[in-house]
Amino acid sequence: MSVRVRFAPSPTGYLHIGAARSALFNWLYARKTGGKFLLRIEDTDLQRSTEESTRSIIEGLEWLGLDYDEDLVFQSANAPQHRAAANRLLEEGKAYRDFIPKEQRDDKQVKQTIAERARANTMEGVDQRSNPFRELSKEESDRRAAAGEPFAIRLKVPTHGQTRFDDIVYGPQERSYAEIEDLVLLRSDGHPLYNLSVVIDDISMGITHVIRGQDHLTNTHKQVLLYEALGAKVPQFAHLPLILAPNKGKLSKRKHGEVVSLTTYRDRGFVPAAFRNFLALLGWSPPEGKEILSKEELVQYFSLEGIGRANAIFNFHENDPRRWTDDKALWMNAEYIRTMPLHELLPMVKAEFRANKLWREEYDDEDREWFSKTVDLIRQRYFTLKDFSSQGRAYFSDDFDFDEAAVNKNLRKEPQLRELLNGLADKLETVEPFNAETAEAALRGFADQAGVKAGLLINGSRTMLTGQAVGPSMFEIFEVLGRDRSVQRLRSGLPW
RNA sequence: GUCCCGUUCGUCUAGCGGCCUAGGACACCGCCCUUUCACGGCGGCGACACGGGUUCGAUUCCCGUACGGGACGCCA
Repeated sequence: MSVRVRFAPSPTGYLHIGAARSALFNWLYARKTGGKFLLRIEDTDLQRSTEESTRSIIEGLEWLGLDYDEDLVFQSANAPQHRAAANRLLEEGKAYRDFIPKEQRDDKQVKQTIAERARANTMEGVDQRSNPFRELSKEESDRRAAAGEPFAIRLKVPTHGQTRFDDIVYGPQERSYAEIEDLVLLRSDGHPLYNLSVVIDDISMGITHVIRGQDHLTNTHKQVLLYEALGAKVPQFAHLPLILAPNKGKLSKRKHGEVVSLTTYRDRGFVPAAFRNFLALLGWSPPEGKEILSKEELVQYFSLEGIGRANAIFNFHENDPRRWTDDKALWMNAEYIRTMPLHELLPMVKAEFRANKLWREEYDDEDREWFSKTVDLIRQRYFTLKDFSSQGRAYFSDDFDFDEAAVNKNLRKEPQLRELLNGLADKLETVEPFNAETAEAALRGFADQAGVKAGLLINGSRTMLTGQAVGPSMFEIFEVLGRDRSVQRLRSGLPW
């Protein structure tokens, strides 16, 4: 049977990097096995689901290069089938009506309240099978329902036995029924609940492998119970280790902000292939130990067996703009920027320039070669695409800032530099042709004549022409900026 | 509280009983290259949580302890 996997996010916010990694692993597995990668939006929580989230999830997947097969499925559209399944289980006596009125919960601290109640229950030794309606006669149950009394439908979990499944990552898993509550399938307002919906949809979509976060490990037992009650084939499961914050806690929007959102990486200048590569290495490692892997190589080497079991810490430094996200992610992005085929990088730089009003149509036309050469020259030391429009600004616009420290270091400390640079400008005007070699010869010759070290002029020029103390070879800069701009900037005398 | 999962350099990880004086990558430090900063090259720092077994031999297998994580809803 051919592999069918799915990514099933709930559209209640941006695409979390943990979810993005789940999507990636599912996608890789599908592509590796020649199976199908399906996308299902779990929008059954009408209160929290938004169209905007759905859109951002789809955009995020697209950005990562994860294309899905077949039609997008909206879980909410399947509610009738979910209800029908619950009713069928009710008919078959595998589920029962629970007439206990719905508890009102304060949304604020649900998690804590629930954990506390669970603790109290175990301490008092409350039996999971103690629901008084569990053994209510069919006649009585039907009568009360017919009378209009509200009820939820719960799965009647057997008293004795255990669920078991073999997790591809974590191995054999077993859980006693005694530890599983009679989970609610249908709310008293007729709304189907998560575990039911997931199982019904996975069955109807023909899912063969469920690859998802380890936080679902306990849900899986409940779902196995449902597959069995429904008489359906249980799929294979592969649970993924979690991605944790630097403090080893769960990565969350509330606590960690935008650094956990996939869109942040797009918006802050990540190359999709780099981020995808980084994400793939979080919890999985390729057999050969090679770390820079193209999409094709990832597909080629990927295997569920290569997934580790320990949670990974995603390191970021909240208050450090230079290292705002994981060091390795940043390094990988820089690696991609400086080594990827130039023709693939150029459109990304173009988009970045467009967004910053630095783009000129000539770059696509008569200045195409110049643009390409310049990007190639400066990309060597950039970490993100943002650097092209910030640090790289002076290469494309006359309106750029001078770095104060650079001015102090390379210009201010030598009083006669202003005169020297003017002299250098004069000299450069006579150079023919004007390129890196001739500019170098001219500068060195001029330094000799003036009896100063070439380095003085090189560093001074760099700061005059780019506003910075660091950058590519000065002679390359002369060539790329051209004679006119070089000369003009050398003479533009800022106040030092 | 109960159940489940995990624990190799600061971080991501390799390791599936002897190849391990534990390998790689990022970060950090040094040297070389370079009159800038990077890149690159070379080198350095740096880990098997702890205690018991099993074995001729444990990072690898078993048990326990500690620590960390996850789950426990008429949320998903």
